[in-house]
Amino acid sequence: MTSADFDRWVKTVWQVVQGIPRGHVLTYGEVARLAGMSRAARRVSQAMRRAPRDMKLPWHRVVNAQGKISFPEDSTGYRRQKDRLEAEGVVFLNGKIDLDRFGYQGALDHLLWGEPL
DNA sequence: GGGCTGACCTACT
DNA sequence: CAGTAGGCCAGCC
Repeated sequence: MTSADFDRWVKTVWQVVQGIPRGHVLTYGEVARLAGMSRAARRVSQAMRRAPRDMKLPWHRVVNAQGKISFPEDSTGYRRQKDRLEAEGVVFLNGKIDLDRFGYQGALDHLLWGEPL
């Protein structure tokens, strides 16, 4: 993968993140896969750091595979991300988001199965 | 080029 | 459920 390829991939990542609906989340690994690089979870964070401010990328809708925020709990980044998610209706239980409920795919499954809360 | 660092992940104890 | 081990790979000395 050349750096030009990577730059292109970064833009794809931005598009994927832009496409996450309000009140739902994707994991870094899922974003990487949807953008076309299944093993590039760690690179997703780099891509988001590069995003221009005026782009208003909903970066807070990306969490790790455990449904947790990947910032230290005492950091301002952690609080900012959690506040924004909760403002969208995402619920934290013991610091964890239930991905079956709020994950993009999980949300679709819920609609199809009509599972109760 | 070599070594280290991550807003990570999976598999396995 | 918690913890560990190994893999991953762009960026920055």
